[in-house]
Amino acid sequence: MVRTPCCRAEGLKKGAWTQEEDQKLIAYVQRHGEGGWRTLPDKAGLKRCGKSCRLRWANYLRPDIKRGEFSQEEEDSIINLHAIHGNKWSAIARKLPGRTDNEIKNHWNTHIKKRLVKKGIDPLTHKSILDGAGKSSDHPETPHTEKSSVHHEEDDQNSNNKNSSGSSSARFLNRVANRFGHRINHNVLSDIIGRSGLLTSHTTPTTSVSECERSTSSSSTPTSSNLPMNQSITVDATSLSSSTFSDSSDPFLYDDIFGDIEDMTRFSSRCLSDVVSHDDEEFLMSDESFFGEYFVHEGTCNDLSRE
DNA sequence: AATCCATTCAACCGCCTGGGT
DNA sequence: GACCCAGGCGGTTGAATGGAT
Repeated sequence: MVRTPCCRAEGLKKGAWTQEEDQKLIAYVQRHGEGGWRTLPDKAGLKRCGKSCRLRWANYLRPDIKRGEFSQEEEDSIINLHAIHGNKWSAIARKLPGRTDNEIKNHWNTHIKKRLVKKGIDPLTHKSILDGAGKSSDHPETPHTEKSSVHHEEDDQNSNNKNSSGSSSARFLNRVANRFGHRINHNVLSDIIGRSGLLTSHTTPTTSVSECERSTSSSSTPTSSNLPMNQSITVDATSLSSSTFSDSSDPFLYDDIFGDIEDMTRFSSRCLSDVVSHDDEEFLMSDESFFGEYFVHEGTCNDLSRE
């Protein structure tokens, strides 16, 4: 297929936007709303590519954009979210109101990444660089492992980001449990979390899969018989202070998480890569239903574990 | 003051995806 | 299913800026 150019190349201005151009764009969008970017430049009297207009609006002119320094909380969130999403800047941006994907991406590349490296954490894997060489072979092509950096950082005087990636990973896995717990073969989930380094010895409050089921599921009403308390998965819950399972105010809660099949795919390939065959992964990627089915069948765990 | 170098970030580019036909 | 289009996305670029020499 021949790709049509996004805009006519001739006569279009490039480079920095002038105030006048900004005014025109703002005025137009305020009057007509967002959208129709391809025709917008002509209508708004701008000699710019529609794409350029959209970007200018989305990254700079939108009224809800928060400018200025990133707060510590925002940085922590970015690190956490990066551990989950990887370089999916738009996904990360959706969780940070007022921040654009471009801004977050730039901030990551110019600040956070360097800071992590300084701390001895691989910004790609969120693992300690020191022992990363040996362990990274576990998942060579899965950069965003669930392995927490927490444990490697504990002696770090700069432990501001303690729990960051690990906690988000825990949160993420807890969400899995939350959503699928009643269908999940518990042993498999325990195994995954264990492998991911998320089983912790923290004495901080912990939350179990069965707990989460009790607290969040209303319609499916799984019972503790599905996941006996004595088998409950202990997940680092220090990160869950603001978002326990029952906390429906958690902006990260599963409404969006598992609306995003991509996350599931990433999750499956990352966490299950060592217990799931390639075919299984393909299977996992096709849709949500299989995901449950994959776990549900009792005894599946033994079949899948190839160790 | 002049030059060099590193850093930052707005903007661009090319590709991908989803929806409509 | 094939095609087309609009919008979205992530990676990259390059101008602007600031610090070091």
